[in-house]
Amino acid sequence: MARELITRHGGRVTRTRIAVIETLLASDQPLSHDELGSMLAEIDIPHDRVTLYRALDWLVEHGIARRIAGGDRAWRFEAARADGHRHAHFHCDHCGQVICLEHLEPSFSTVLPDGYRVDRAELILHGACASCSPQRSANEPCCPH
Amino acid sequence: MARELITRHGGRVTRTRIAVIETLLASDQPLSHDELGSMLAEIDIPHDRVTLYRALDWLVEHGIARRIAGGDRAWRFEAARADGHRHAHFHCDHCGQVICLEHLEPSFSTVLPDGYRVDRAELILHGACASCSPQRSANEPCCPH
DNA sequence: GTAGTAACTGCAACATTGTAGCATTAAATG
DNA sequence: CATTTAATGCTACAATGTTGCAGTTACTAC
Repeated sequence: MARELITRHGGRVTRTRIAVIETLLASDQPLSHDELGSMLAEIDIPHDRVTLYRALDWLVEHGIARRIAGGDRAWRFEAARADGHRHAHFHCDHCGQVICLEHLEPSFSTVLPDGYRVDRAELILHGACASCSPQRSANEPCCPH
Repeated sequence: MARELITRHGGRVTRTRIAVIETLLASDQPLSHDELGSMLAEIDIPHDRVTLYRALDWLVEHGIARRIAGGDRAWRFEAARADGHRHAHFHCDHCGQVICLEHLEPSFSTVLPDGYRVDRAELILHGACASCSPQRSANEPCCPH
């Protein structure tokens, strides 16, 4: 499965790429570089920080993964769905967790200035997740952090 | 005008804050920290990098300015409109320019999991601006950079 | 299976964006 | 003008990501 995805795009099948793809596919939420790194370490996939960045770059470049800009300034990655389905995301401003909103497809109807071209739309809802919601409204993280 | 905005929120009127507010109000597009810094330097407002960050933080905290996550990982800032109007933004993936789409209000109707609270929605269209559009699709910046 | 080659890795060094701590300056107040 | 404390300007540091390059390894051809 993962091997297939890689060879189909003319890439070499390497330990890191396989593990990254499988981890992304298994996750139900977008993962940051850092989270991915820890998860790879847990399943004993030795890897360098830079290698991981490059593996992710390659996956995004070939449409296997997608890059999402969270509210903080770290990219998050999710496996691209085969059907090209896109969806919006929810970012908890307290703990930084990002979840997918499967049923909310970013749509828009607008007039851009002449000559502009839109490639994709990114819709991010900001707020507080269930574990953070009861607490204060901002600036005071309540989750594990 | 700027002085008023500041005192109304119990802040001290300082060179940097006034200049930042006036620059944001005069700009028709969100500005990054870096762009703001250069603009202040041009009109001979001496300031420290950190001071600028803190001035911007203060403005956002008091609802005078708004923070927007561009596609790259630098914040951009725009003057908050008095009527509370919000709008979507367009981010050029080539040159990084961000423009406001006044007529596109980020709206959504969705069901979030129980306990989640939405504070605001951020809608960012990604693509290529007029000066970059004729060129290649990605990764090859064509603008001044 | 072995050899050759280019893609990938791993390391070190660096770039960008943003924060924290703290001594100093200056805006507001009486 | 004197006092108070918010705001500034350092310096140092943190987080996230990138570049260059030597060494390794996955694939291809034999």
